[in-house]
Amino acid sequence: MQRHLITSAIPYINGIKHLGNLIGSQLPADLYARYQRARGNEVLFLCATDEHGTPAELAAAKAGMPIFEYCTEMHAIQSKIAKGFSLSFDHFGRSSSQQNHKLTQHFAGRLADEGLIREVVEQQIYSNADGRFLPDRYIEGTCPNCGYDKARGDQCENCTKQLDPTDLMEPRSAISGSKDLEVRETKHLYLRQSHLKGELEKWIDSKFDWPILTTSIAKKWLHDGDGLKDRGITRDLDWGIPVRRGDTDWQGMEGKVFYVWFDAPIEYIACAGEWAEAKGGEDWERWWRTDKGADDVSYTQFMGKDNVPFHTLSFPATILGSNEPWKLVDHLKSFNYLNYEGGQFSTSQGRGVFMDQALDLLPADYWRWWLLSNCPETSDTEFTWEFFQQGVNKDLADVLGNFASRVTKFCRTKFGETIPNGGEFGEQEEALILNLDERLKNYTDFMDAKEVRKSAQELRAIWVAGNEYLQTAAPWSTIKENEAQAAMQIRLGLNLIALYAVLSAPFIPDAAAKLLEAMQLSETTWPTDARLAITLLTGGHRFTVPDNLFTKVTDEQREEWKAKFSGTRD
RNA sequence: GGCGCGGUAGCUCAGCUGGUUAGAGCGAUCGACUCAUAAUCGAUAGGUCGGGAGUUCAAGUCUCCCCCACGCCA
Repeated sequence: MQRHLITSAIPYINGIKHLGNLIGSQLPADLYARYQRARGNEVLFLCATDEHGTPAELAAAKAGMPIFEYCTEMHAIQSKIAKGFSLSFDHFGRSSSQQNHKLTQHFAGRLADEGLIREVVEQQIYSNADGRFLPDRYIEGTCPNCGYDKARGDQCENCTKQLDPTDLMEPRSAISGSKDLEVRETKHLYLRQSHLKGELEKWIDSKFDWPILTTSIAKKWLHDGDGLKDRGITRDLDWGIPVRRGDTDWQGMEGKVFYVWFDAPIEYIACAGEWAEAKGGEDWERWWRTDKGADDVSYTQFMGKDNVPFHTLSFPATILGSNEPWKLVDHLKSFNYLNYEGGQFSTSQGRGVFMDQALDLLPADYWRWWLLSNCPETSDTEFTWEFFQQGVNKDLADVLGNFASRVTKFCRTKFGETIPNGGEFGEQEEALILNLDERLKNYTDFMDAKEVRKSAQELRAIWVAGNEYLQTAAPWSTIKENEAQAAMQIRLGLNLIALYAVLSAPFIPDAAAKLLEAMQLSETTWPTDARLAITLLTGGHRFTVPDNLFTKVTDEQREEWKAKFSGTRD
């Protein structure tokens, strides 16, 4: 039995994510986790909320809530929505957990012991009115280049010029609007990633089976300019993991916290600890420590392309630098962006469809199928309501749903709700078996390779094969002259429904469960032999006719939704 | 401006280490069937594989230049 550790990029806490975020990591990760479980492998599938940093603080302030309370509430909301999409996390953790505090401080201590931390004194803008240091992007002022009066300290959105906060004319705090700002000296810790460049490069070069997107982004950062830059891993904030060197205080770093991008990936590990605590009695180190049983674990990370640098360089630098036997990622699957009706999805601008809204419109399986079968695997792809309607109606309602419907209803009418006996396989059935055997192999190969779109294509082809068979076998004709043959044909059709339920479960788990229930099957195994799979249910087995599996998206709905989501979310 | 990823049938995309008449799904057209959610199945559709040059017996598939879209960074 194989062991698979699977993590999805952890979503930021300050709000509900949109469909682009969903397909960029959580959904494909769930597909893979469900598939590996179905194959009988041992799986630990982890995700969490990324809770630290200034945006969370500001969102909490806007909501008028204490930060921890705010995060707790948002975590509960995201958790509920994840369940709504049938995301099968073994644990949905929080980067603010005690486990992550401890581990993050541990890693920082180890890195310091290895001589990979240096202290840097730098100049930062301090706002007296806000009583805090301000990150560059939270300083606003007039752009010295174009005169735009809402330029940010890192960049002017109007003329796109890159700025330094001190370049701004009449700078003010973006939080309070106060102009009572001053430049102060402050000390920070830098991770000397540059020392690990060779080791990182060697490691990345050994990953010939990663997507081009992944390695090209990693290499770009490795060789950009003077090469991999050292990175500040601390911030002057209240909300975060206090800077400590393992179990001890860090001289001169009092009141500072680790940078969110330092502690967030460590949460992948900490989350396993949270899982063990929640489960009770589980040993999480056998998933993460190669000296404690994780040697045979295959670790796959899923993420959008914007996260690739942190997962190929920053986080591995933390792990390699610690000089401890932590598991490094084996497979890193990255995704491009999903666009929305000709533009981008945008959390900050509220553009597109958000996860909670999507579930208000249709059950999760519709979204899962369309998003996965059209996922931005090799390039950006586009969500439009027309594409969506066309895709789910054709694939789910017409090809799969209608198949289940025509087979079960025909049988009920002619033979009753019991699988009929009689008849033997002939040429058509043998041809179908050959076809299915080949497609089964393709499907599992694609799933193993995490080829999402191709897997979906192959699965759909398997659904089509059923309709194709039925059309040529035509039990509605054969029954007029040879009832036994018709019985055999429809028995085969009913078996196909059961087969489809098992194969489709990773993509559309809820519909698959309904099909299994209708076929009155409680236990399933992954099919590897088509002949066995389509002779599983024998004469005399009871079944029920399921309600229509998928109702179609009507033109009226499409137009209504298109109009409803044309603006922005408040 | 630098870098990255792409530019293949109306649309969305497959085409690995170069090799028979360039493929799939959707849409469209025509036909078949009537069990089924007016669903299904079959056939057809002729796209100078962004443009140009080169390497080769042979190039969407390699090299160079250019154009276009998108993204990242400065």
